[in-house]
Amino acid sequence: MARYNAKESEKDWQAAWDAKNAFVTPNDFSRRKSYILEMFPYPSGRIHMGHVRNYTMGDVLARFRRAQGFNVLHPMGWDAFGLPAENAAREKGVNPREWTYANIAAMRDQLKSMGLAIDWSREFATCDPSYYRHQQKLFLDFFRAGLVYRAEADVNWDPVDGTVLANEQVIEGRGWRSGALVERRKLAQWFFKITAYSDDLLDALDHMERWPEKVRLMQKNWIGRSEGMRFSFDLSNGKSVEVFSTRPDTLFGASFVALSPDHPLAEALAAKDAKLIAFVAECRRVGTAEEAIETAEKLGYDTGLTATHPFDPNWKLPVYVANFVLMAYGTGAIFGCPAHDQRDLDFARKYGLPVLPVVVPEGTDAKDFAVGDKAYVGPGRLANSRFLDGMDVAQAKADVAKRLEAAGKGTRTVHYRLRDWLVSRQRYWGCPIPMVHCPKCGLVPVKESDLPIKLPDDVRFDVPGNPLDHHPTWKNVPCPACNAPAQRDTDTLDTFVDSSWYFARFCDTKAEAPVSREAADYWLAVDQYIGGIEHAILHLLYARFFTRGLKKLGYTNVDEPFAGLFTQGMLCLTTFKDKNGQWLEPGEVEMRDGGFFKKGTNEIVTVGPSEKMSKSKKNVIAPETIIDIYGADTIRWFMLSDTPPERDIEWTEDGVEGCWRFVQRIHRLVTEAGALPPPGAKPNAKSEGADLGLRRATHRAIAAATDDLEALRFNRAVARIYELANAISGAEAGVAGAVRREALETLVLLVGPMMPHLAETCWQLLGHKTMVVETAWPVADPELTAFDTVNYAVQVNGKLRAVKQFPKGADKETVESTVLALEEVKRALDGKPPKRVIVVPERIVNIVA
RNA sequence: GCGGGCGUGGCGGAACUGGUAGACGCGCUGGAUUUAGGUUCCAGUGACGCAAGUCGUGGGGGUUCAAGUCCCUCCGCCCGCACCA
Repeated sequence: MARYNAKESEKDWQAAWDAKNAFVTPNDFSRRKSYILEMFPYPSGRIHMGHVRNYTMGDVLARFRRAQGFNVLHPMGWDAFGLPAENAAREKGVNPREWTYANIAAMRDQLKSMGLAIDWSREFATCDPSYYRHQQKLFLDFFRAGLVYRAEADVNWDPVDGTVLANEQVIEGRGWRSGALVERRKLAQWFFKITAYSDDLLDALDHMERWPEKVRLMQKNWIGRSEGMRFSFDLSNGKSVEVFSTRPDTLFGASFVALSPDHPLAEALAAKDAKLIAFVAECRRVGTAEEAIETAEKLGYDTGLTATHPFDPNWKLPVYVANFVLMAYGTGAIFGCPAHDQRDLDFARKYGLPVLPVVVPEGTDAKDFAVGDKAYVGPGRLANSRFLDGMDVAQAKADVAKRLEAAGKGTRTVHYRLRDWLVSRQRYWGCPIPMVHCPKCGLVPVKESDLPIKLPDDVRFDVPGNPLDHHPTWKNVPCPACNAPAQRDTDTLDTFVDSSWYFARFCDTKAEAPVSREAADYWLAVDQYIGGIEHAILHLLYARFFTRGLKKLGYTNVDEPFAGLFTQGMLCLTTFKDKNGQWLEPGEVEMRDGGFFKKGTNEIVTVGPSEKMSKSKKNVIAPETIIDIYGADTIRWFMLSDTPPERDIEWTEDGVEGCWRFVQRIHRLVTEAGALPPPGAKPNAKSEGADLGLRRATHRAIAAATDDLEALRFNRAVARIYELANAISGAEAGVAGAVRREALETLVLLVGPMMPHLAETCWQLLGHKTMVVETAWPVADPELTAFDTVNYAVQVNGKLRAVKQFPKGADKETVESTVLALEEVKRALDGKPPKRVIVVPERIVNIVA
């Protein structure tokens, strides 16, 4: 029999599915639904292995749910705005639009070659005016609802990408894309009011059981809620300064007040103090070299001012400007309590300030408690604190709060680390912001009837800066309110806005409104979302915010966009370097005589560690070359096998070969099955012997593989399928044809979501006229998955001595006496009587000697 | 520094609420088929030992009839955040 020709077969089945519109999802709102979504790709031009892994996992789930009878939504689109298109325009002179759509066309073909069960009729790109038109409408809706505002603020400026960035997009002080050190600038920009939902975004995390704990924690830390107090110190110059503290209980341990170098008061003082100007400049210089922060010494400048203790008019504290106080957090000013805060302690030791413990551990006398070079941050009782003495930390906090509030000096507040989402980008290839700046009327929203505000085509990239701003005419428009000459906002929206609601648009891509309420009510939330961990905060937090905004505006009825989230691991591959330390592609390296050489030469190659596939390290394998050689099913199977889906997976040639052999093996099992009864033949309900054995193996495989797929344990489902294949090849020749047919059909159907083309071919070879994609998922017969005999492990003193089979439900006495009579047990007991015999039903017997 | 995760054969990894450690795959060894290579098939494959058996889930200690799994402690690796008051 001929081998399975994956290449031909796969193309044929893809055409056959298309011809039947097999994956076009009807908006039939009466059926039970399942919305499976993978993070949509940026159209860079080629798919990479990460895409293959991501989309394979989603596809398996989509096909599995479909077979189970769900109405499945499994769409695909393109996150198509962004800088690479603009950079390509600058570098190669191409038009960003043409470049993007050409990339989309190429990638669509590549995705289709994977045989994905996607409803392509719902495809869209975020750069389609028919998409961003709705986004502009939503922007205006959000604006009217108070969720969008414009403000001047210190912003993160990426000098390489030439635009501002949101806080989430600054990683270790550098732009997330460019890697350039971010500068601070004061600019008027647009913000989404994500902080309006700080508490809600935080609290909901506790109920999102189907999200990875890790992602929830990262978001929790990012939102960074802390409860404390704001209160004021009166200063010797007649002014006052407000501080924020989570530890007002330690107020009697205070030994200084410190201001951020960026604090307005510090700036005011600096105006009259040359040394302070120099100090502030020094702080800012260190501040930009982010690596230095970790080791940065605590530095302070004594302003000469004093602050009066809120509870003692005679107690004066020195006021410093200190480099470790951040303007961006709290009020930009603190009181320092060295005994109970490490930073304050470091600072106090350096400048010789008092260190007075005011919280001592339970059971310790305050006289015996001293703080060395480690601040005490644990629980305890208040001491050296006048009216607070003897209270625990919580009581003291409450008491201080009550007194400060009563005195009108402070208030309890909750502070968040999360700040509003800055969405203005000084770039061309993004969604234009539908706002007009009128000299008379100020900020005026564009009329909805004028949407979409389209990007102009005739833009120049040969001059630096924002092409929309440079455009000779585009920005000049009459004011929508007064008709006087005015100017459009020339910024575009952060591309993360585009991806913050695309899942809602997929519910009905033809809807006149941005989101069809009826379709959204049916399809949302996404049942299973799959993508990379790199979006743990950025995209996933923005989408959660946006969904709340959509709900507020009445577009949807859900708070959370993604009921289940799965973050897949990355792909890794060995790295190679030549003698000059330059990275080499795997194709440039050959192995011979047990060593690695540059192909065709005797130059020895250095083998590096396996690392995440990346272009810069040249350790990438192009999916299309693998699909070309082995077919899509092989690469799909590889992505699912062995490694749990959340972990990083090592790409190996041997692994792929093994998968390819299994493809052939399944095909062979079917073609060489011999004479089988026709489709529909049922095995004898009272099978026994070898027939029963194979039937049990079949039904156990169904039960186990189904459970594993439900839990996204693809690697285990794969193992179950191998076991079934082994059981089929190992079955005796005499096994009844109907039993063999049942086993083979089951194998094909279980394989179906994972290797869909192979499954269709085999299904046809088994005599079916229908397709696997229209066949229901097999159901395990509980009678056949249960065991009628049980193997007891027999231990003596916890050591395995024998395994003995008993009928299911054998009574303890029988088990015990039979086991004690076993030769192995007698030998191990060596004539001594057992002290105790533990029988765990259906599992184990342990004899204690 | 803080928070989280992980540590099991040569490798990727199984092991449900403590109950036969190593399923399944890769690799490797031997044999059969083949002109040969590949494919395919059969057998084997944690370590030591001829065997009986002993030892084995990062190290040490503990709980238990029984520990990869629970507790304490130490070590190592990975990820996230990072002067957050």
